Amino acid sequence: MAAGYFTADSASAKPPFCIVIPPPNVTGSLHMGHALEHSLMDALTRRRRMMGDDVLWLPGMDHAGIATQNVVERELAGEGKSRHDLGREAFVERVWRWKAESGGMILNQMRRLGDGVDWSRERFTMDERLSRAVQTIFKRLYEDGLIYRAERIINWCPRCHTALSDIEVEHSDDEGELISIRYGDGDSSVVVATTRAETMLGDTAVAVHPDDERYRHLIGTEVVLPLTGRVVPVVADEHVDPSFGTGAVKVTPAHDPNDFEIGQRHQLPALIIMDERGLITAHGPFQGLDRFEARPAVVAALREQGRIVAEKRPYLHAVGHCSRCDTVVEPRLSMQWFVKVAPLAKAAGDAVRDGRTTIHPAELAKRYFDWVDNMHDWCISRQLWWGHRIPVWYGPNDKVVCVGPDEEPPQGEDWRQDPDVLDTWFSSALWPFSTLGWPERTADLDRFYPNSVLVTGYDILFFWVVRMMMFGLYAMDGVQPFDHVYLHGLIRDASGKKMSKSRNNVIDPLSWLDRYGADATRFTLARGANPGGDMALAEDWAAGSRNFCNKLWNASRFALMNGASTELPVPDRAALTDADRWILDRTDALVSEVDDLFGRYQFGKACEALYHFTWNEFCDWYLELAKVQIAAGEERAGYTRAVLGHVLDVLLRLLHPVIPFVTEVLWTALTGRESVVVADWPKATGVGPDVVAANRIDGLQRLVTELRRFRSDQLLKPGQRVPAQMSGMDGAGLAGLESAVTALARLEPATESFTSGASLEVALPDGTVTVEVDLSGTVDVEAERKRLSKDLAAAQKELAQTEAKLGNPQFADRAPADVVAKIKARRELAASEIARIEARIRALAGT
RNA sequence: GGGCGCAUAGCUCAGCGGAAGAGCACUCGGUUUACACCCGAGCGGUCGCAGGUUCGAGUCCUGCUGCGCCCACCA
Repeated sequence: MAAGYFTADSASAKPPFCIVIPPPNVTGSLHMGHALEHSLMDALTRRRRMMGDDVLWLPGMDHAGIATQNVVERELAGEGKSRHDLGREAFVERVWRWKAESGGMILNQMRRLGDGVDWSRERFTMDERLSRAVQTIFKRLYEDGLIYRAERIINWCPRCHTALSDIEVEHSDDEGELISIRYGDGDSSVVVATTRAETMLGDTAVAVHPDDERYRHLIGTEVVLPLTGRVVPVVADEHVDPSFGTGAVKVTPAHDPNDFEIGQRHQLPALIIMDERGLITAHGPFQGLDRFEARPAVVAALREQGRIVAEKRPYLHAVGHCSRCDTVVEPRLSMQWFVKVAPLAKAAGDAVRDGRTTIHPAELAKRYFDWVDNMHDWCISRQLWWGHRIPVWYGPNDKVVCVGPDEEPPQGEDWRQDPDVLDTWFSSALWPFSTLGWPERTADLDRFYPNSVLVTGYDILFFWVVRMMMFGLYAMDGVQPFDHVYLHGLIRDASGKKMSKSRNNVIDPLSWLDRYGADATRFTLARGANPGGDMALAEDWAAGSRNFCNKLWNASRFALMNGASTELPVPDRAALTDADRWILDRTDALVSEVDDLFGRYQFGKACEALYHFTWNEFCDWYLELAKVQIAAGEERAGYTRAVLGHVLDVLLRLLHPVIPFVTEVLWTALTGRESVVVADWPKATGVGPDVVAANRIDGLQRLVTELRRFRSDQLLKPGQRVPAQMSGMDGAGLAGLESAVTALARLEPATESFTSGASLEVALPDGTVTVEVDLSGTVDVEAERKRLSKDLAAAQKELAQTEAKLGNPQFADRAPADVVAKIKARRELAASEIARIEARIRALAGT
């Protein structure tokens, strides 16, 4: 394959088509999800290229903040060092070195998969130009008041030592203990319930609902906390649910988001009792204990004082975990940077609502709306070293200066840059335009924004898609980042379980590439893809696809061996046989169907149609019929070669997006042209099907199948030729097809010494064909009788059903005419079938 | 706790108002010169349960049961 087919041309006059790759982590290697996603993107881009578009499929990678930092820190730990031993600058240097040496394995794996991406435009989120995009949009958002710094309760990972956004927290139902503690004494005491007893060290109030009669008398009073002896007020707050627990809540503003808000409303102090590692800092006996050691210690101390009123164990409740390291997340009061999402999310919702961006499948748009309508502000600062450093400098009085890329950072000893970096998703959100050169107005940006389609899994609809929508619309003055969003499903194992290392059910796509090849792997994945639907993958599927590619290979080889060619003109239809006309019409219908299905992202159905046509129509019937035609003289053979060449040419082009390698080899061999990559996508001729030919081939198929069934029932050897005489072919509309039937049913023309051993009648829609065969007394009467009685029962059932339906006066009144006609035809066929079978049974009885 | 989805052949799924389908698996038979990674013939389903709408319901409505998934600051 010559180079350059996959390089986009920003000066091209062709219509642009652009997909940016969802950037895999630089730490990642190819898993089945990638293989699926890439197969689909490649299919889309290859088809559009064949349709005449100037296609850009842009590859790249994500710097993957926490993930990458973790990998390198682990490496350092192996050397007995921490990142602090190196210092920030040296550590970042080390990460870059790691990337150069071990990062980006996935890029080579993409090459093995055969991705037709434009390598000349490969990007990395930490590229200098993409970093400029990050700084530019940060500055713009800040100046528009959409980025702010505030002290808030955020999700904190005590192991990674960084803030996390909501989506980096995964909830699971964990076992805990709900304990009820008595605060205060006597009439003024109150019982609160908690799962995190240690936080009571930071309590600064008790809250009750204002309308709760039980506690009305306590509102405004004070209560003495056990252990610390601190005195805190009892406040009334609407947020408290009187029906939960005791109806009274301990309030820890520094360590619980709800409590923080209650604290704000009542001007309560926020007492921080834990450090960034999760160790207790409050003075006293618990100081220095880890939060999970402090919890039982606090409970024990309370019990000793007789403060524990009740314990409920186990108590299942949702607990947040760090999505990177699974450590239990700690709500923590700290100063962080936030994006004010409400206005951005509103625009993101509107773009989908008014159809500028279409989500496939449409049902998932509902989830998208749910999400954008309920988004919290986005915490974007991370206490890491690997990532885009926040472009903010603090002056002598901590006066904030925001510096965009156009300005030099302020010099002087009194200025220091914010030490934090941005959430990885911040730069990912810019991907659809930062990769094209934004903020500069490059030719690529003009041409390929908005991107045509985004292909990604529905699991990151919220993580990534929403954010790209928000930032794309914001940065590009209201123009959406993509016209279409195609969401594929998740890959599961054969029993429908999620693939995961811990379950040990992961199928490595690389092993499939080795054993079945890229074509089979890709066809398997494309074949299983329906919009939004998950896919259960099993080894058998890959083997089936491999078999299919092999079938295609053999069929093509056979056609070529027999002189199939695209050089020969396909003759006028008048010169063609019914089989030729039929296969040409079927090919035409296939073109329409497959084109339509691809256009609607119905990859699975498109592959199914291609598979069925190739195997069950082209190979099973047309190739067999073509053998007869090629043996029928030079003229017929020439015409047949032309038809074979044409059908195969179209078929290979249709298959190319999902089976790129094999089709390339076969198509160039067939046509002698340079590459199927730049061949034209087939167009349907629009000529309606030849109904007569279609009916004849359908009749032929029924007749041949019936004869084969007869042979099978009679236990005839498949290779054994049986002398036979046919009559009624014209009446059944099968004029001129005797030789085809003879060949396909392995009959042979009767000789002069022909003696009929058995008579077989086959009812077809237009008449009945009778076949007299000479079995020289080998007919298995019992087998035939058995078969006849089975057929008779089926026909009688059919007759009864159709008559019942037709006998219903309401049916005749209300059903459409074509339905009635169809049912009548079925009734006639069933009736004639019954007559035929009964006659045959009588004949058998006579022998 | 809120939302969404799925229950059709042994398995994975398609069909979404007018004769129950495909692939794989299974059974039987095969040296048929493109292909045993193959060929031919078969077996296999009261379409989760209960109601309802309709001349007609896997297909539309309601309820139930069983599974998924997403979201979630009831301590």
